[in-house]
Amino acid sequence: MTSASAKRRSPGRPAANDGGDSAGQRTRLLDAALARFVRDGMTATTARGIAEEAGVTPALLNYYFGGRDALQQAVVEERLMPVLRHVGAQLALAGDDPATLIASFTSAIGEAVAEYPWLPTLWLREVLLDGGALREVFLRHGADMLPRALAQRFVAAQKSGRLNPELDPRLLVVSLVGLTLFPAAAAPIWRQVFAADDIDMTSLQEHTWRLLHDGLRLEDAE
Amino acid sequence: MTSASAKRRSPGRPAANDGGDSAGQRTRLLDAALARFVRDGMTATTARGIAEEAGVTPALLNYYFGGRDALQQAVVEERLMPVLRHVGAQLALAGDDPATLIASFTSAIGEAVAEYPWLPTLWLREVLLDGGALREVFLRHGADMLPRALAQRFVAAQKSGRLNPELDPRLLVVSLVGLTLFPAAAAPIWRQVFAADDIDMTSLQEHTWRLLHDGLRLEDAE
DNA sequence: TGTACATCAGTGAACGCGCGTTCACTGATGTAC
DNA sequence: TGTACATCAGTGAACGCGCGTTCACTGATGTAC
Repeated sequence: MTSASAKRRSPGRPAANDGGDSAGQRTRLLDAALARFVRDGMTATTARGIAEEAGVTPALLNYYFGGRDALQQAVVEERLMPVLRHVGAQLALAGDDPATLIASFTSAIGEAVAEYPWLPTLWLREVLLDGGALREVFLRHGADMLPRALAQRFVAAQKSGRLNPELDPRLLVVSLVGLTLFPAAAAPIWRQVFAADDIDMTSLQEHTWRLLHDGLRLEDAE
Repeated sequence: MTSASAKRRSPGRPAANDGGDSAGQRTRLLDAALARFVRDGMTATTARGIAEEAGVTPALLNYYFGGRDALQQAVVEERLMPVLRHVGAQLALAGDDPATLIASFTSAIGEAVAEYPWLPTLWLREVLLDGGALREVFLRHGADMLPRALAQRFVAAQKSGRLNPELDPRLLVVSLVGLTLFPAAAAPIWRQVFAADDIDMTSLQEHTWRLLHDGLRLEDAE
């Protein structure tokens, strides 16, 4: 009976002093939904599962949000979008120098992942992968702020000779995402495959920076 | 009535000359399941949806495979694993030279993706992402053949001075996947974001090779 | 070459189950007098 | 300071629906004589 989820609520309106969950059931439901979305994918997550995760009746989900779809929308608006806007704002602050810009991007992603560990998985599954539930949302409210803004500044950097002109600036954005968000999302499996408990996110960032900066340094470079 | 899926089968055993689908309903079900798995994810795909995709009664799925789970297993065994084994074999054939090895890897992935466009999406969603349905299968039957084999040869290449010794060989495998499979899986969205119909998979491969080989070539390189 | 029959390749209707949602209700809380 | 009552924060049982699976069946095919 010590567990918070094990206590069965008595019928009727709960007493005001109900164990300090004054943060509200709405917040609890949002967090529970996010957790399940990350674990099982948005399409595969059931309303009853979210309610169970939150330790709450499925009816409460409809009481606060009106339905499963509306809850999903609220998670996007109140959990995902703020993080995107924050990363976009950090990027906008970075200078025009490509070295600073790329460092800003990787560290902004790194900080976001450290604070919101659910970000890379949700991002890959629901935005980037075919059939993702958030693709439309991103195309409307994130594409200008992040990938297109980055690519444009790479173009400028190439014009002023500060960035390898042989690289496609658009594909460079894709490469950067593949070297930052993707490894973060896949961390559990590569840690397991390589028994790599010694590698933390900082050494991952350093590795990535060295690879980007120096390349592979193959012996027989032409 | 020209569409193959629109014709309604008459009851009883079908005539032998039934429109050239002698390839068999089993194969048709495997293909339909794979298509839905890629589109919606394995967990979110219903048996009835697979049957609909195949233009067949849901009961047939149980007739041939015994159940939805067994069909899923058959898709993995008869569709996914052969591709993995093929890529693994190509990699085993490549020499020890890291330039050749990495070129073999990227071209093996490129060819596999060209022949089996469903590969990157299925791979990312079901193997690499947290909660993927195929993670266990891969850890048992693919991890030695592919990522661990690659990492070991990078270690050897670094010992003989043919590869940048500052790169973590295990993370280099992760980086390579992030630069090949990930961009392939995300192709639909970055094509749309950048209106990049001009970029085909060949130019993607060239971009990636240049990035790996030369790095970013920033002006203020130390 | 006929014919009887076992087998084979499915179908269609029905099953129990978990899903998302609704609705009448409960009992604590806030407010008016 | 009491008291009556509206409101608020939920609950529990029930709804129709789509799910995966089962099972009796159908009619073409293959085989034995």
